[in-house]
Amino acid sequence: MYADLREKIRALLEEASGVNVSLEDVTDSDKADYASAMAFRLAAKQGKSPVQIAAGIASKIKMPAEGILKAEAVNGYVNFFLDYSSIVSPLLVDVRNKGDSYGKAQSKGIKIVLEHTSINPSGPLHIGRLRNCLLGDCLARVFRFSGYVVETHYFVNDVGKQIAIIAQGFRRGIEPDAEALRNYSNYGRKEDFKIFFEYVAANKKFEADPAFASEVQELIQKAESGDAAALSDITNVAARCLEGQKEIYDFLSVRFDYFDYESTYIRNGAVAKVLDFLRKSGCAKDTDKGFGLDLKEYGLERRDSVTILSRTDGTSVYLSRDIAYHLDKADRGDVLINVLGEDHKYEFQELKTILTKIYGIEKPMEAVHYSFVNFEGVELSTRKGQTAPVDKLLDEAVKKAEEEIEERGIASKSVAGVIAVGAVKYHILKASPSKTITFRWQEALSFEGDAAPYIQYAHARCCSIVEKSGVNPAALDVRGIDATRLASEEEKLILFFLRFPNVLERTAAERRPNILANYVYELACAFSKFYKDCPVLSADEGVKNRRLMMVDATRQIIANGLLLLGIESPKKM
RNA sequence: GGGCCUGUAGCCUAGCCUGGAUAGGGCACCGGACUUCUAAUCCGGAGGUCGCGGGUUCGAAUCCCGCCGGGCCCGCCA
Repeated sequence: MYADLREKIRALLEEASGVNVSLEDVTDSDKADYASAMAFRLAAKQGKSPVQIAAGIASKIKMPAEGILKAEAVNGYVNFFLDYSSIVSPLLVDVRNKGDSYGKAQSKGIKIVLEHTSINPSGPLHIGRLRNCLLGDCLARVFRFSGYVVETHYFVNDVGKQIAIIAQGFRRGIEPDAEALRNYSNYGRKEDFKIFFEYVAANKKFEADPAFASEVQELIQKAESGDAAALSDITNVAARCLEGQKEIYDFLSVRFDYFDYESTYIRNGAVAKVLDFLRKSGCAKDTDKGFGLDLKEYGLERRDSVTILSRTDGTSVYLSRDIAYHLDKADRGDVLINVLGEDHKYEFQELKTILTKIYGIEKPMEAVHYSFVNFEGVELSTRKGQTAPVDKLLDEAVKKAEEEIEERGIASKSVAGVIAVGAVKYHILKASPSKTITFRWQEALSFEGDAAPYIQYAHARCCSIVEKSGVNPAALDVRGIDATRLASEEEKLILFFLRFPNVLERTAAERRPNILANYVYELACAFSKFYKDCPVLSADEGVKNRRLMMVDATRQIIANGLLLLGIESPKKM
């Protein structure tokens, strides 16, 4: 079989060398299809040169083996060359049969509770937090494909101080901020923007007017002590804002299985229970800063205070509600994963410590952290009514996509959204999560080179070739394909097909969508070169059939890969 | 003061976990390829002290230590 070729090579190396060989010793190579540098490691131990050792190993490998044509020693490496003629047919048939499921792993019987996005309901989704949303959505897709059961959760902070400030602003009839209103007049109909305009105004008042500030504090106190009207004034602000935000999630095709509300944990007494438990357990105590706990013994030390759970007026802070929330989530699955900005690393450590050390929860809890998104040259300030709404980014992207489509006259304008969303998503996801992104409009809206439209374009070309052939690849008899003498561009494509499952494994294991993004781009590059050098429709029947199936496999794998990134693949563009 | 992340051509970036064969790409720049499956493409050129210094190693972008630059955190915000 063609599957597990690396494992086969590993076994061959082990047999020939008589020492243990790990899968990591078998790597991709630009000098061969696969290669091993194991001889270098043995050299010191055996007191011989790597060149000698590699030659010795290569000579003992019985060739050809199933799927492998030859092994040869070069400069201390053992290089392997695949027997493409034996691999091509079964591989292409497998990709064809599995279709949308090519690369999908078997069920692992593990349920992941994945929380992501969870932005404050105080304004439109910001481009910086879009990174959270896209990472979370992609990971959910990849985890599901990797055999996990995944439940996505979104925690709505509908009782926080910021929301209370907005609510009190409405109560007092404060006018929305004029500058914010002017900046985003196009979006004035959206509830999340309306809330943002009010937030800017109310926040200024909050900072400048102590009387207003104490009204906000009172409102929170009332809400938490069971005043239903006060609580619903606050949660209504959040609910309205969320409605506006949901339009963007829909446009991005980001779905959440559950929206969970902080107010739920106030109303059902779960937060009070948390505070009560931590008080009785003796871990937490009252200080002049508020009621909190000292996590020094776990290596978590605040600068000059303890970790606060509730304010001196008795109202809860976010952490207490988050503890209640995570206790709830822990009952729902086997592994808890949160996508969080790097600015939340410390708080997550505190949360995790409380849950695992004090509550004794044994389920794995982890955070996928990502770095900030900077904006070139732009001063963003809530005070000045400025933000960086994803709405605007997507509108610009759609506009540009429509212009490109019109110029080409091939696709209908209805695919502009797919191209625009793809470009934006890919631009964010291709960066390694730990790296800071500097956002530049020009780059985010680039449709050339290392960008989603390039990949989508390769996919559209695949579709076009298949369509023009008049052949249904699904009905093509593989006995009619010529599996001999593949062009080097074809061999490269085959290698990419083989690697896809392994790429998904790594993406899931490392929680890094950029690994997958990179692969799909490289596959599209390999296809573009194939497209240039390997005619399909004008080739002899046997070669034509083979290439047709390769084109169809490329189409399928690009589509699968892009979909896992949350990006659709248009048939024409 | 303490902790975490990061530094690869003018700009952006892969590779770093698990050390190996001339450090892959993209943008921009210069030159070339559309009567031939979509030129959102392809080919060629130019562009690099892999932040700096030490160490480990037969071999370091990759591992270790130190330094320098950038970001983030240590809040009765979330």
